[in-house]
Amino acid sequence: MLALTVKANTSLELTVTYAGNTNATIDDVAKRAHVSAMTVSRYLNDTGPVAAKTAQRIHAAIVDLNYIPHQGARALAARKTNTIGLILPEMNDIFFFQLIRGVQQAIAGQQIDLLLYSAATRGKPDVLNLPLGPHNTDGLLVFTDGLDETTLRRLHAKQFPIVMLYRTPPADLEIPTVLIENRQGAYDMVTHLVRCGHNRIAFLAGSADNEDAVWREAGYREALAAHELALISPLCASADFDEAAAANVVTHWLATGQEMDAIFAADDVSAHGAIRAVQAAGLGVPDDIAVVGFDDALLSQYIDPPLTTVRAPTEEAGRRAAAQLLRLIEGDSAELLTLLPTEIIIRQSCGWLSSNADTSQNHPTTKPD
Amino acid sequence: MLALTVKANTSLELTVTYAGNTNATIDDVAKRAHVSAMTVSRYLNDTGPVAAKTAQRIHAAIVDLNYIPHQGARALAARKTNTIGLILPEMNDIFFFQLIRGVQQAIAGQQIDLLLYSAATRGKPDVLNLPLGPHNTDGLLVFTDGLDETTLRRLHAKQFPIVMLYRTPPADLEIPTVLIENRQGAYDMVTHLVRCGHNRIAFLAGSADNEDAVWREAGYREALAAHELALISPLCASADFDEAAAANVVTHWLATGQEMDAIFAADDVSAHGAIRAVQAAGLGVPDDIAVVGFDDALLSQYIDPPLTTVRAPTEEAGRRAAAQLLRLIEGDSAELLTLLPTEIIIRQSCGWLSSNADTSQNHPTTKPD
DNA sequence: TCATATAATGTTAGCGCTAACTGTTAAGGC
DNA sequence: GCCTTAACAGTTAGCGCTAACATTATATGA
Repeated sequence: MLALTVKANTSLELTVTYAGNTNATIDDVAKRAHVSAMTVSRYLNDTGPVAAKTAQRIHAAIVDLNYIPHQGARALAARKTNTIGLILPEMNDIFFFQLIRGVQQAIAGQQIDLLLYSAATRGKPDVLNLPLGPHNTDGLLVFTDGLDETTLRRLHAKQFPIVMLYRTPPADLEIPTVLIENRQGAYDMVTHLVRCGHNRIAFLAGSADNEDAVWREAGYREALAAHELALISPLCASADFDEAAAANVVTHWLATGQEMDAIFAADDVSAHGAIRAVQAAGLGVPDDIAVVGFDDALLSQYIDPPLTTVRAPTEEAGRRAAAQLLRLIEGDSAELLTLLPTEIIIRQSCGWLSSNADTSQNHPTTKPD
Repeated sequence: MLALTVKANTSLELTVTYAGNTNATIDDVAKRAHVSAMTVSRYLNDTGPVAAKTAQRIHAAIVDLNYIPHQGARALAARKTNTIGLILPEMNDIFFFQLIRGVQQAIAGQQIDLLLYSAATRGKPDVLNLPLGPHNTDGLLVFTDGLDETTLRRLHAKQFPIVMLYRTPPADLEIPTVLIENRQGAYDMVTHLVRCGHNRIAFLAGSADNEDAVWREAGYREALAAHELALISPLCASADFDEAAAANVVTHWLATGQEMDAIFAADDVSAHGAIRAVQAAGLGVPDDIAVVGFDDALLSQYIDPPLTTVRAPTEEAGRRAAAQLLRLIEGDSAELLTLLPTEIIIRQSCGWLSSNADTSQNHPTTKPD
């Protein structure tokens, strides 16, 4: 079991090797407890009555033998893996932790494992390269575009339990989905900017193929209309959720003499770019131009000035999605759509305090309307 | 498959329910390709010769049937799960992503799944409540204190492959371990502070029961000795890796007239607290007192002033640990100790630029020494 | 041409567990 | 006492796959 290897050209190196290992089976436990394997199974899964005395003997045998049921065998016999899968397109932000933590909360104490797959490091899954599916999970949580539509359709056709997160499923597929209020959040943010006294509000949109981006722009447009503000076409440009692109757009606006008193960026990253561009032009945020974002990224409270933004309940999204999936797996009904509210986080980049503190009006601090 | 439910007291709600699903088995594939199941198995696992024509037919059958091998059955028959487990004590920092990403890189393209368990949300695992182990994985990556010593010993006694991360195993257990150069990193940082011109260097230690903390303090003490600086006892206090505690200690130092020109915090969080305390006392960082940390946390480059700190190669740690584990699983030998070098990240809080830029000396920018 | 190697496939058994069924025993009602 | 009912335990079969061995086709060399 322990092998010492001396390499001639280096100093002494310690290495280990293991031989194959063996584990106690349910039959071992059964023999030691003087019952049949089936009774042990009943004891373990609570699928039938077991006399107190028998249960004690079984328990003792399990402890003595360090017995842990083999999941593969269980999955095979019971046709259930007790595992759910989470497919993420990537993993590079605190955001995903909140999501994962939510999922773990939902499965806590239920003897369910979480298999994690992130497309970023292993390539996009497709029909014949499916890392997670009916073969190793009871159901799947699919975040945004972690899974292509073909695979999604195929799994759905097999009636495999799936819950989607932050992505609307194809219109003809009845897949339960958890979404956040992108449209309403954007609408609320514009309303807040208006209340701050801004009325020439520019918009840095995200990529057109991004679902979040589309809804956020829709909310922006609706809010402008609702507040009877004209949409100034040149002031609504795409920044692709990119910091440099956002900075470029804003710099161009300023150079061409576009007038604006606020910039609403469709995400915090482009808001960051916008702030830098405004400051680089010698203007102040929020005094000359207010800048707000969307997402409440980890860094947004630390940048200068601290960013006013829209926050989504990520952890709860994970929790709710997992809960729906568990219902689906149990054969219960799940809600087709769970829409979670967003919340405006007011910091300093919107100019709320500087322009309104002196009016002494009684405004809520975090969620005005 | 789709059930519409109308709840009397609310509006129309859409819900879905799924019935059980069925999947193609290896026998279905075998029949369709007019071969035996064994040949399909050979084709899939490359465990024996299969004629080109036969392979084609099998491939076609697999595609036609959307066949994916059942992992449970595989695990049962082959006595191998093709899954590794990662046990984390918690998941609340970008740090863990780097780790996970490293692990995923190591298993990429090898048909190995990653089972994730975080103790924080599901309670510490113990002997009879083992979420990950021989029953569902081929081996385990244990980060710091994700697993208690008893369980560790039990698994090790079964010769179950384990690799530990950031934690030294009990002295009598030959468990391969991946550690970072805490001691050397701290030593290097003190050396850097000395080069910056500081010689009264305070230390904010971590908790005594934390392995990282112990080594970092050891490195600090060694470096002081090496540079013939006296250890000023009152200036070496525990801040427990806590921001508020660190701020308190520093405030107390300043209030009691302790003289120092630099503070070395054993992690970035307490460094942050130290900076705030120094600034709150009306002093400047680094001009009056330099402050440096350890870890290179995500936020450290954004705080004011940007923090000089020690960075560990987290992603590589994950990669190396997983690689060692795979070797162990294959029955190959694994290195008992992998020690990864740390790197000093010089930003502004150490006073390097302000005190040395004018000397025009040719210093490396990130890694002195 | 036939032995002999090797490529290609098939057969059998069993991995460890649980579903579905079949007993067996004890308790309670009349 | 007998029958019913439930509590409790055992038996049988098979989940889907692969290890180990057995067998057959094909190629190679003397």
